[in-house]
Amino acid sequence: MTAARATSEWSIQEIARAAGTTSRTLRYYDERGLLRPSRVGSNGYRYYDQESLVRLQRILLLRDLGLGLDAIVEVLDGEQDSRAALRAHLDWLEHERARLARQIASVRRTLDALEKGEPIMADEAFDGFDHTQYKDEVVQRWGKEAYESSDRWWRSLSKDEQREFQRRQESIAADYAKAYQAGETPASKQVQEITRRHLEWITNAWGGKQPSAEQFTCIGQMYVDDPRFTKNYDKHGEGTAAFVRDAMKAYAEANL
Amino acid sequence: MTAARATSEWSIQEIARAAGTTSRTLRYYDERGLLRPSRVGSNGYRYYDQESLVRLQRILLLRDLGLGLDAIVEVLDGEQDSRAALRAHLDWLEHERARLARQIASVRRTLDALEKGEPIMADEAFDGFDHTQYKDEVVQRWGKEAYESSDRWWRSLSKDEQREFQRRQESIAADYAKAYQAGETPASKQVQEITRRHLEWITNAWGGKQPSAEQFTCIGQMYVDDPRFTKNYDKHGEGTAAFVRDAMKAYAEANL
DNA sequence: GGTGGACCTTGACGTTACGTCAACTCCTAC
DNA sequence: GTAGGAGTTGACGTAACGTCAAGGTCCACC
Repeated sequence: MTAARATSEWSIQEIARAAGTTSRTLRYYDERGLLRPSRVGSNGYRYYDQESLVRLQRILLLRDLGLGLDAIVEVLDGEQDSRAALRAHLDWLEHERARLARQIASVRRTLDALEKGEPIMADEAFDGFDHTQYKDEVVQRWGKEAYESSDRWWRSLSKDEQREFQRRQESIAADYAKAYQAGETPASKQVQEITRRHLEWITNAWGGKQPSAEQFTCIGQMYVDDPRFTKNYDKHGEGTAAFVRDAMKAYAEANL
Repeated sequence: MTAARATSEWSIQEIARAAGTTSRTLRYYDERGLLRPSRVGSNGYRYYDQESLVRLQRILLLRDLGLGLDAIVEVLDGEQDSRAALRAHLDWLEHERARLARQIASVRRTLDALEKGEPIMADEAFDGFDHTQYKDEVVQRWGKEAYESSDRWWRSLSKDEQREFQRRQESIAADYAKAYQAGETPASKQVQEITRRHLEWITNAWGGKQPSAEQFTCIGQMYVDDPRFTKNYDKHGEGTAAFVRDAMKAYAEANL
């Protein structure tokens, strides 16, 4: 009978094992002020009690939920607002899940392409006008001759011209983003002017044939639906792709 | 006319913008040997050409797929095995997705508990015998009196006894894991001996009442179905929970 | 031909949440 | 007394860059 330990306290290893973590982690939490030992012996040994264990388990729970240590401190210490913190975290988790789903789809596509013997091409290459990558979709959506005409036209360009073309696209995307962030509406005059340039650019890319209203709208929708295009616009700020889609729809209804 | 730049090359900033990344990243890739500039001026400036751009875009694609830089090198340089690498990566992604889904469910439960005014408790507290956390499920699955009897029994223990009880569970779980990793089958004599101890332990936890064959099997299934329990076993190695379930099923069929 | 500003270089430190030594002390058992 | 199993602090390493800092280069304009 070790009566001296009647108040039930544990060494660092014991509590670590009990909670399923390591002693190093506990020392780190001590250093960060997340979890202090309930008692420190004259020899420097750390001892933990029941209350420590509970706090530790709550810490590990929150950590497993993906929170950073700073966030855990906030939740545990300012517990009145833990619901808000958790809700924010839930949002983040769902964003992550959506991102993962896109990644999985993308890896699958890449694998399919590889098994068909096609080379790996970057998603953002030439804003989706890399025809080896998008051939299937383009053919399916707009027909074989649309693809081939666009392809012939593209190949006819010099590298410099291709680059110039790409730069124009970049410039248009950046202008859309700027307008979006300035709070303009998709149907505003300034934005519709950008969209006019955009249409001009697509018409060029189609070898001079202007898309119909329906086709133009459809391309806009694709910017939102297809993550490879979405990324191209949303890299300037989330929501840009949707903004572009709306602008294109408005333009098509008014002018095409 | 600057004829010297007819072969179309870009400065570090230009190519960074074109590919949607930063110059720091390009310097880092150079340092890591991932992407060397096509030319380095006498002043030390890095210049990149079309080929660089393509390689960079493939790098960024793979990076967005979540691969580490070392893995990217492997894929790009030993391209014959890229399919295997991607398939392995796909597996990992789907594991991640499953983990995320569990996290989301867990955060939702935590939020629900908070809104009902219950405290946050760690999932792994006492291997699921924390009754404030598991009350709902226990009551629903085995009835109110089973819960209350177990609860009374648990509260009657001293802290030391509770701790001892928890340690026994840890020991059983560790033994299962060891047997599993040694390649033993769930129905083997050694494993069934562990299961006998496990049953003894559960019987204790139930205040002395031995579970029926059906209840015992059901508990085993729960270890797999409920992530809070799964984690408790799988922290010793993935698949341990399923192994335990099989062992319990075998034991129930043979002895209960 | 000077000047200002944008762009380039290398170098070094910061980031997260610990893992992994290294060197040393402490406790317990035989 | 000694072996070995804990405990301690301290320091460095991790992945993939971001972010200064200090200094050289380029280009357009006056």
